Amino acid sequence: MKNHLKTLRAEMGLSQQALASRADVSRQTIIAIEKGKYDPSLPLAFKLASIFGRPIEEIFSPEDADT
Amino acid sequence: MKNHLKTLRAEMGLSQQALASRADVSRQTIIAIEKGKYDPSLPLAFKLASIFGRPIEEIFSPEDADT
DNA sequence: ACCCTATGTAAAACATACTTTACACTTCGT
DNA sequence: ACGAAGTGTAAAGTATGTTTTACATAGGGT
Repeated sequence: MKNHLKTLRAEMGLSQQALASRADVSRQTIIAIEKGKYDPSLPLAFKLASIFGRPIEEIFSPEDADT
Repeated sequence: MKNHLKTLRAEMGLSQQALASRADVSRQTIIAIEKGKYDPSLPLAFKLASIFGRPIEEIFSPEDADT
């Protein structure tokens, strides 16, 4: 699963901590997702989508996985 | 998190087992999601979206949660 | 009555997502 | 030179998602 988190975050001028706070998760979670360590849960994906004002599909893409 | 899984599945005339097979998960997983026991992972949400030919946002909605 | 399909429930085990803490490194401002 | 802000890594612990197995019930077909 790929994502544009880092780019979008940069575009909005948010620090990892700032984004984490807005999304109600820890900074570690943001780092892990940006680094591709794991995928966010669906609820978190929705939150991030709403923060960036874009559909989930524009932020994340299956890519790697089988679908 | 609400979802229209059961409805969409019915519309396509798929059994829980058939949908599970297509999505590469167990029938239990489909049941649990339909019954709202828990939310799917993001990768699974993408698979289901692709099976039903609709964006994730049309199948799932945050509703309950805080976002 | 019997079998088969579909749906539901439950519990144990395992995998993934998330938190908290603590530490390292870089860059920028003073 | 110092401190602060931003980013990165790591490990232990908790929470959530998923699998497997096993069993219960209802409806349809023969």
